[in-house]
Amino acid sequence: MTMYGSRPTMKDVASHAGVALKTVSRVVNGEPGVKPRTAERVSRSIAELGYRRNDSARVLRKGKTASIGLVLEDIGDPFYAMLSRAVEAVAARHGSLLITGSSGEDPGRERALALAFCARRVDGLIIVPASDDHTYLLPEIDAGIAVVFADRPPRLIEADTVLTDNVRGAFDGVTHLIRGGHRRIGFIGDAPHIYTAAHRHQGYLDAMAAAALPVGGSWVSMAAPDAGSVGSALRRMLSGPEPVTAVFCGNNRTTVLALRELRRTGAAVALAGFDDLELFDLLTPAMTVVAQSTGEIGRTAAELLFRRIGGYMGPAECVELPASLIVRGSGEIPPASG
Amino acid sequence: MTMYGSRPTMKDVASHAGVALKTVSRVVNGEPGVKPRTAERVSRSIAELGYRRNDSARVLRKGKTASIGLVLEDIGDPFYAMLSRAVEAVAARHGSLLITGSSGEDPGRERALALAFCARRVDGLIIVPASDDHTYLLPEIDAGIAVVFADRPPRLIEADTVLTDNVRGAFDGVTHLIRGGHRRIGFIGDAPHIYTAAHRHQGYLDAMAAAALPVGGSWVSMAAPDAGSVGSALRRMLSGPEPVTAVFCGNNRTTVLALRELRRTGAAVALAGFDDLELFDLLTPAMTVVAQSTGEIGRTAAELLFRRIGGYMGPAECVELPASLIVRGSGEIPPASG
DNA sequence: TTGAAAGCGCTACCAG
DNA sequence: CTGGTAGCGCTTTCAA
Repeated sequence: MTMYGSRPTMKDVASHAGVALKTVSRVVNGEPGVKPRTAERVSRSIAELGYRRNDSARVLRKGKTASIGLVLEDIGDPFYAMLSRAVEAVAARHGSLLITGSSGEDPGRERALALAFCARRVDGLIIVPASDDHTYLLPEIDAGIAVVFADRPPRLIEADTVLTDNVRGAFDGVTHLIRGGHRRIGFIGDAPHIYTAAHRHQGYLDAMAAAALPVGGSWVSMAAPDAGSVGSALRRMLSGPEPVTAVFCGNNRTTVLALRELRRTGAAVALAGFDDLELFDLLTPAMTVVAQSTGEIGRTAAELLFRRIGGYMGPAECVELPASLIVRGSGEIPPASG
Repeated sequence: MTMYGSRPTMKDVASHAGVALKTVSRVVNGEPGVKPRTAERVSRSIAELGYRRNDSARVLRKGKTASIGLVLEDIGDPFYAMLSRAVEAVAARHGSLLITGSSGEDPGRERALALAFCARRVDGLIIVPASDDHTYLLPEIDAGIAVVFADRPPRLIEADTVLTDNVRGAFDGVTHLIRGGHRRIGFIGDAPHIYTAAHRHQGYLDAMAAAALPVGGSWVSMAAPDAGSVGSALRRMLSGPEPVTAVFCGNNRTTVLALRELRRTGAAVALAGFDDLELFDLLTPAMTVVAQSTGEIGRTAAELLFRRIGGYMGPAECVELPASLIVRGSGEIPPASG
């Protein structure tokens, strides 16, 4: 065993095997033009010294890292975990490693992560934006780093983007509630500056307008979700002279929080939400949701990215994937008489 | 804007600003000893050229990458997503990036990922083992790469390890079912070569033995879980002359699969399982589980890792975290008369 | 089939 | 306070 902290280099292997450094390089990289006997001898030295190629040096020389970066909001959220899984699968197929970072919805952190990845010279970047200005990426894109946006579009720059049709999804969900006989329907969204939150809110408004239904003053909540904000929003829309009989939630977090609040109070309200979660189908009643193709978003984004990395130079493309209503019961509770 | 694919280097910045390369280096790295006026001029050149330090070169020179690798089973699994989140938080605090790879329970892929990370010269590695031989890591450890194991211990080598007390956890869960009056209790585990599966199985056997209860021939299933295997195992243990009245599941996946099967058949069986999931508390009945401190496992592993990276040379340490029984209802269904 | 030399972009070390 | 030089470990290029 070598001394602690040491690391054999190609040079070490070369002198151990009695060949030139370049010959070792050829063997390590499986390049042709090495006599089998020589290759054999080199391989033995490699094994004996425990040599492992230093990819840092390789990267420096070649300019390609065979790695991509993924900036998302929170790797602990099931939605993003699924997205990561899909991205990782595609990356693995391309022989690429995946570096992940969570922005926590903080624009500064998104930027710091993206630039840190660029400093490592990742071949490409998939970003779920938290920032409202992506011009900071222009020098990077100009220098040849491929960038694809997922879940939300870029701001102030153009790039390949993969989105869910959020307006249409929310429209379908809310329309479903309306068809169930509801006329007073609440919407619990997220911070209004978040693209998906804004679009789903729009889908809600469109559906209400299409059915010629008014929207009461206390029926909409657009705030970063936590137990407190969702709870009080729900209490507000369920009380007063015009209580809602159904609620549509803007994402998996608000849905779960609303669910907990409704369980606590025992209110019999129809509930549907954007995003599906693993156990939603086992609840009583099971959750009616508008489901995104989470894996498909990640897969598509990764494939667009590798197309760019592969040299594709076409104009920026935006892929919009459909969301689909899954009827399970919670959204089919009829409106209370009145 | 520079030509496509170009990238200004320190040398470019230096000549642009009319200073020596080393001065640029000082400014970029915030080193002292540069006159404010000079620094200002350099900063302007940096901004103007869109310069960004090439960390590949930096890494090559310094030997430290400020990045760690995490090899786990599947980033899409909520358990590992939570673990990642905790690891990433600690890494961020140490200014380190996180490279993640999913082994899919394949020893070859675990090894390939770990070695790929080492080739990138990550400063350290957190591994959730799929392999039963980690001697391949010896040259890496010898060369100074810190390695910590999480969720499952290393095989044939020694290293810091963070585990849950799986035997005790399963023992407590099964004992709880026994206290509820059950005498015939089934166990649905995972592939027996998986450490956690084996230990939880042991905890089950211990609990049965401690209560002097026999274990029927068809009461235990140790197989990689899918709807088919769990379904048939469950049908087997619920039929025949000695049907179980309660089932303990070995992890979140088997629990969910069993839950679905029981819903499908409508069998009234007490059910408890290892691992908690987000919506388990909202089911009817809510799931009684033995919960691990998932975030704590990740946090502890990451902290042990950075202690090693920081130069700590003490003997390998094994931290065992407790699992705690959460009583919610599904495990308190009394045994059917008979 | 093999080898020698140049240099990727940066930091460490020593001069001025 | 500033600059030059060496060299991290590898690949590229060209020569033998």
